Order: sequence, then structure tokens, then C-alpha cells
Amino acid sequence: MKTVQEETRKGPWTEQEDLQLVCFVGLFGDRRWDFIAKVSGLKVAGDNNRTGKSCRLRWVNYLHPDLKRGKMTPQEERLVLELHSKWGNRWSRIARKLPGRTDNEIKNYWRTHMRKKAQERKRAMSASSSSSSSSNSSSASGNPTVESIQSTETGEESFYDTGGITTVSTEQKSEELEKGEEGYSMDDIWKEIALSEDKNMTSVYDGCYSEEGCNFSCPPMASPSWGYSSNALWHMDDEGNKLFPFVNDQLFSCYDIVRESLLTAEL
DNA sequence: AAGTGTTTCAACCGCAACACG
DNA sequence: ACGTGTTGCGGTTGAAACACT
Repeated sequence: MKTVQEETRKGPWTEQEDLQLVCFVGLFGDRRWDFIAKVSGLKVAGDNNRTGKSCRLRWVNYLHPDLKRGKMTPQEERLVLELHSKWGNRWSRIARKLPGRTDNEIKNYWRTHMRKKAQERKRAMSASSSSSSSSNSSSASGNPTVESIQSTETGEESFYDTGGITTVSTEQKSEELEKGEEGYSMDDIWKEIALSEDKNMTSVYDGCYSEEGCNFSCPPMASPSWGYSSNALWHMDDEGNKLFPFVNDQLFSCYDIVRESLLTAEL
């Protein structure tokens, strides 16, 4: 007997599915996702396997040829840090300033590293407070520390959300809070962390990224008019970055896949 | 080597915004 | 103006990979 989860969750994508998706995105572009899902045969009529939504996500987060894989560079880390302090959890907006990085990637990165930094900080603070135990001033001064931020029942939820602006409607409010109403924001914490990490590194953001006058050559996420050229069908590079898993020969099977799918798909 | 805890990241979900008839 | 379908976003989950004991 199938569980609900097995029925609804399709799980990881197979190479074959990826290939199919890439083929059809190449043919029809990265827009009509529901159409692509159906026509490619990834979404079988009446069944709920790979929906258009699911296809889009797979493409955007994994298959897109312009994606950078591998570790974030220090510059990217700093940029994420700065932009998050500015915009809060507006991941897609932040991602647009980091060419080749997805909102999902940045979100995951933030969550992971935020936790790590918070823990490091917590440790550092408990070490220092042991020498001046009675002067635990975080609550007395009204400035919550990472420790206190984290110490809600579920722990991480709070610090994950504390980046500042979480919704558009709260933006102004958050900006007010940043100006000191609430005191010690996550922004402040991050700034301290950043300062302690690398005092000499200049801001990547400064003079390069700005909402209006961005002179950084952020390439628009390539609309896949099948212009992959040398980027097409990427693979593992020397540094171990995961690249597109198909060898060029497999491109030729693309035609067959498309033809077969078009013949069998319920349109 | 085995067991356990932690981290990482792909994938899913729900909702809101948007496009279009 | 309204209904319907699609797309995009942020939050959450689950499983694999990794680290530690």
C-alpha cells in the first residue's frame, strides 16, 4: 500500500528526466512550464508526477546552463551578507545580484552558515561571559544576542527569520527597527561577524551593485534558445564542481526523445 | 567498523501575483 | 470585474553525505 508521500512526492530527478526536460526547454523556452511538462511526457495526464512547477524548479535550480556550482566565493558570501541585511529574506532578489546562483542556493547557504556563525558566536560569548559572568547584559540592555534570538522553543526558526525584512508589508517596519527601535538586529550581528572575519576586504557591493544603476554585467538568465554552445551539456570540472551530466553524444538522442514524447503525449 | 548526530541541498508545499480570456 | 490557469517566491521537509564518537 502506497503512502501519501509516495503518491505525491516524486523524489529526485533521473538523468533521463533531466535530459527530457533540457530537450524540451531547448525547444520551447523556459516559460510554458505546464505545457513543457505535458508535452515532454514528464507529467502524465491525470497523474501528478512532474508538474510544470516541478519542471521549472528543476530547471532553475539545477539544469540551467548559466548556473555556477560549487562553493560560494568570499565575495559572494559578503554580497549575500550585505544584501540580506538590506533586503531580508528576499532570496530571489538577492539571487538576481549573484549571477549563477539561485534563490534556493542562497537560502540554503544562509540557513546553514547563519546557524554555524550563530553557534560560533554563542560559544565565543559564553567563553567571554564566563570571565565576567554577572555582566550578561543582552537582556538588560534590551539588545538580544544571537543566543537569545536562538533560544526560542524551536531555536533556529527565529534566527532564520531575523534577517530583517521578511515580507514586503513589513519592510517599512523593519527598516524602522533597523534604525534602532529594537536595537540589536541581525544586521548588526552579521556586521560584527563580517568585520571580525576580514577587516581588509572591501565591499563587493560598493560601487558595483545597486538596485537602479547596476553596472555589474549580470547576464540575464539565459533564455534557452538552445544556445548552449560550449556550455552545453556540462560535466564535472577540475575543481569538482558539478556540471551538466550529459555527454555531447547524448544530445543526438534528444531528437528521438522529443519525437517519441510528442507522439505519445496527450495534448 | 558501526552507530549516532549533524549538515547540506534538492525537492516539495502553500500562497500571492500575474496574465489572459 | 471576474474566474481560471500559470508563474514565482519564501518556507519547510527529507534523505544522502559527512563528521564524530
